[in-house]
Amino acid sequence: MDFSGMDSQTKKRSNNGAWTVEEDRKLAEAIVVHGARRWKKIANIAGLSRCGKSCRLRWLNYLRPNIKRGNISDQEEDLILRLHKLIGNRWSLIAGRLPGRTDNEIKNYWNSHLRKKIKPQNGIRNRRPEGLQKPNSVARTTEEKFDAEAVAKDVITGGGEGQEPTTFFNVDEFYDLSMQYRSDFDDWLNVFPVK
DNA sequence: AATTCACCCAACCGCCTACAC
DNA sequence: TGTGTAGGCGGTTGGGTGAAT
Repeated sequence: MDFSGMDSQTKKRSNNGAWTVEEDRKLAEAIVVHGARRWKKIANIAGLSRCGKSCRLRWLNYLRPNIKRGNISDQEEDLILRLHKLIGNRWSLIAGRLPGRTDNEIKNYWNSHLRKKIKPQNGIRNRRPEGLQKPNSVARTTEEKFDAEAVAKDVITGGGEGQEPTTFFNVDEFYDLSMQYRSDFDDWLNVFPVK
């Protein structure tokens, strides 16, 4: 088997498939004691034959408290659509504005429900300027902010070269996750009106 | 009843950056 | 300062399930 293209953790891991109730219990207990960090250590402590990445994903997408289960509401769907129009496939950012929802859930919902509803508009969605790296949520770079700003301008102006945006979009405010509007989607959305 | 198809979603994969040493 | 590892992200895969034929 050729593992040359895999990262270090993937090489060591076997594919374990679905998590069992017992694995979930062990993981949750380890996290309660040691916290939701140092995932490799957590995996070892819990006695799981899973890599740290897999433990993290399981915790964030399934075991974590306050996860909202059930159907996406119309309000949530509207928010997803608006945010996606603004920033594209930035699922973790979008999830950050949907309390209780995970990036994976939103991504799946988009791919299975919303993508078919949306017609591509001039190919401007999801694009990333040449040479710009894939985003990382930990450290949002200046370039990344400008990227989001460019996309937002496209959305607002229709993508025309040299056009001034008709609606002001403050990227710094957008990335401010202080959650001051988190409890009220409409209030928060009104901060970033989209034409 | 058996088979095929489509959809959903949990889990995996690979890339990237941050960070520890 | 350089290198290896850990963590985070978006993209993709594949198993389960229900509908259609």
